[in-house]
Amino acid sequence: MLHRRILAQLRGAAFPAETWRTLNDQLSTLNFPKRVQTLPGFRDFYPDDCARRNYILTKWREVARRYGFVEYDGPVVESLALYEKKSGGELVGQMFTVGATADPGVLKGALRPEMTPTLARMVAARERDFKKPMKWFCVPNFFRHERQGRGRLREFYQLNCDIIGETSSSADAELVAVLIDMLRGFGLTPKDFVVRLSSRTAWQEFFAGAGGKPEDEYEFFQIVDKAERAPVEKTDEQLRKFGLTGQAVLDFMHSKVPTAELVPVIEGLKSRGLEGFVEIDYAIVRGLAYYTGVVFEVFDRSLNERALAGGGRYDKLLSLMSDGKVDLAALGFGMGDVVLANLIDDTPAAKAAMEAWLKEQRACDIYVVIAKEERRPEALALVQRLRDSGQRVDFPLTAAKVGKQFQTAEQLGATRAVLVGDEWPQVKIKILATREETVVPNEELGARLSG
RNA sequence: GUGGCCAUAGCUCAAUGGUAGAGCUCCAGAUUGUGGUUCUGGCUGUUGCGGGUUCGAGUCCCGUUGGCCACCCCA
Repeated sequence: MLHRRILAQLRGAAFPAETWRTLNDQLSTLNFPKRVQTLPGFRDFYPDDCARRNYILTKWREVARRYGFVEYDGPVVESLALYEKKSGGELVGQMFTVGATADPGVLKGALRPEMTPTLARMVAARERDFKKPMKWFCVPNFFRHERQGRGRLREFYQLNCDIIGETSSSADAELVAVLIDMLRGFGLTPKDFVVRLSSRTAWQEFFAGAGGKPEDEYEFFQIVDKAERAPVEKTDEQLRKFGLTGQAVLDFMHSKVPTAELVPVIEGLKSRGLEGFVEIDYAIVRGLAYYTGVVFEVFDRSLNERALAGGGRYDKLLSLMSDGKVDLAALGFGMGDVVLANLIDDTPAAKAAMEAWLKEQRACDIYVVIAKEERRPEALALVQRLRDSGQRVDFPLTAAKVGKQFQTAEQLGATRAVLVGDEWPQVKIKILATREETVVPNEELGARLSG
């Protein structure tokens, strides 16, 4: 800033070019604060942004607790090996690695790109301490070195809800129910989003029924995952070696008949009155290898956004990741803050609900106006008393005109002002919305304002 | 990773190749104890960065960084 100002002032002066260059060089060697922006895909949270973020995180926690989920968390930096164990290959290239500058040759850490490995480790270590089923959630920030775009950043928050140690499909229904209520909590309706329910088991049976071998399953799933967008001929080509046609896959994909595995899940949602939020859609396969049963993704109805959330059952993963130490059935989902925030912004009712919540978060309830500067000590004592009683209170740090002080009170969102001045030991309480004033002894203030 | 569009004051945006502007915000006033309106005044720019063409570049050309959109990917 200073650099800019100096240059701007000097700009008009008629220096010879030589002098100008010297000056510029000297200025640039001084350590003026340069304008440094956030790295691509990272965000600053100014108070308004932070309030919006907290709205989402607070709601997530609120609804999760309503469903009996308990919050856990782990370290932001984990051993790189922990993540290599699960996925390996390309995903490792999309991680932010971390190492001490004093020991630059050894890069062993990574900023967490997901929660499942941490969760698996924690569960494996102390599984016996927790009654099953475990219903755990967390709201971590994740880091992924991908190209950013709408709905995707390099640091984001993601709600993770998992149920561990329950094989019954009632757990699947419970998980989908909390997912639905999570979005309902933001004022979103069946008009705004849909949970597309599918089943890995169904595709496994489809594949096996056509004579496919279990070891080819993953490749088959990858083809199915792309089949909806790819031309039928290409899918035909890819499926030929399995003796399947693209059309057969598409036919099954678009059949809306729930399999035996999905029927009880739908029933569980019906009993809760939530069936209007789900659709059977076998186009959902999920790219990951580890899903084993029910899988689902959530989309906005307008299809403007990428998926809001996704998850499913992964009964074998914990065993895999703990080298067989724990063998617990599990299921879970993740929901990111970026896409959700976009959808809230684009949905008037949801946006209004957020605005109402934000208004409650105002910085100040009561503004103490110091009308006579000589009364500042008394005003400070009063401010302290009100703050001790739990009120959000602010006041002018330096002398200011009364009109100015009321304007500030207004801008801070205060609902009431307390004027300290000539009337002392009485003070005036003013309801800012109605401009109604009452004079009360200052000792009675606490009682008068607590309502 | 590929292709297209874009980058000017804190914000939103102007400026036929010829002296960089407006609105909003912010700050200060309108005779000294009452707020949203109004009026007046003030601050604010290495036109993202680096090179090139030109007498002269915010404007044209090349590079680079960043952003948006569509593919790719998406734990």
